[in-house]
Amino acid sequence: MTGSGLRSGQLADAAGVNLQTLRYYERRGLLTSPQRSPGGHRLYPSETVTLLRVIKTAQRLGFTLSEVADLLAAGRHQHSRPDTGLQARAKEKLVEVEQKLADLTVIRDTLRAAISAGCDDLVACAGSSCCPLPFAELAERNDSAQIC
Amino acid sequence: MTGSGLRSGQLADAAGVNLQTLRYYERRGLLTSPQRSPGGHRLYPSETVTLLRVIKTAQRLGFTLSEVADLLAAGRHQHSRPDTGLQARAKEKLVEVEQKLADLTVIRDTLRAAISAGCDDLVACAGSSCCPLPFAELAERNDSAQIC
DNA sequence: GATAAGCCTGTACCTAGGTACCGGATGCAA
DNA sequence: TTGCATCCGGTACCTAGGTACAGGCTTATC
Repeated sequence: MTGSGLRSGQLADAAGVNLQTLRYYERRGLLTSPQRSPGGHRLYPSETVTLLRVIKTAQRLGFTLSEVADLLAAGRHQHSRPDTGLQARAKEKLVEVEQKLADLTVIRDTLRAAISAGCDDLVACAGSSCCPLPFAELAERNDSAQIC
Repeated sequence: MTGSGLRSGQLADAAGVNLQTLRYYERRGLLTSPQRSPGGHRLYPSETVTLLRVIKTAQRLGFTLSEVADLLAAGRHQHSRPDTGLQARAKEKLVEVEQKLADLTVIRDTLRAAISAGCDDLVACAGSSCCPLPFAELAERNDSAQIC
């Protein structure tokens, strides 16, 4: 009988993740500890494949693993305080993403300006006053100016 | 006379960076080893303040420290093969930034769709077929789908 | 029952860009 | 010359998200 669950290697293959990643997610609280065989090997229910796809999707949407863990926990025990659900988190994340888009747009425009101005040496540019590169400041909001 | 150069703490203050960061940049090849006092303390020329501002600017434009180091090196010994100058690098970086903008735009639109569809539980959404979240795939170009 | 494949835990390592701490040496002013 | 601020090198630590390896056990197949 092979109906008793997926072994970790099978799950990893099915979900397209590394075997070590499964144990890492378990440590991080994204996967609950699964049943074990008499000898101690993990046996996952087959829904775990879906769960892993959910995790990867949320990651691609910009959620960190901690945030994904929270979202999954919020879904599991349906306290569902309205400020912890997916709706609220997605709205917050949308604001972050829009901010990053704005930052990157400034960066894109600056790069374009440097290219059309013909800048070819950073140090020389910093010395001349006709260079479009913003050596003084560039979008120093709060301190979240990292591009990535 | 205080005209003999900046001590590391003075430079760090003037440029707004951590003292440790200076030594880190030296290790990374962004700053050349400065002169030393008889006792071994670093003495920086005052242009180094400008250089640090150049580095920070390039970073904000999305260049990694390795790339900044290359750009500075390319500027220093003017081999200036046309494929290593700022022009060429800026064009490459522009392509990267534009790609990131495209990715983030897809992500933003997906988040908006999830919000207006009223999604409130990731696992439930993955089960229903009417959810706009892309559990199957999302912009899996090459593998550069990380948001950040 | 032997043997290979798979899985176990624990720990170390990776990238990127720093930051922090330690014990000891220097620099500078009173 | 004493005393304190500063700086030195070396090493460890941090976030984020994993990946790799070692040494030993389990499971499955012949």
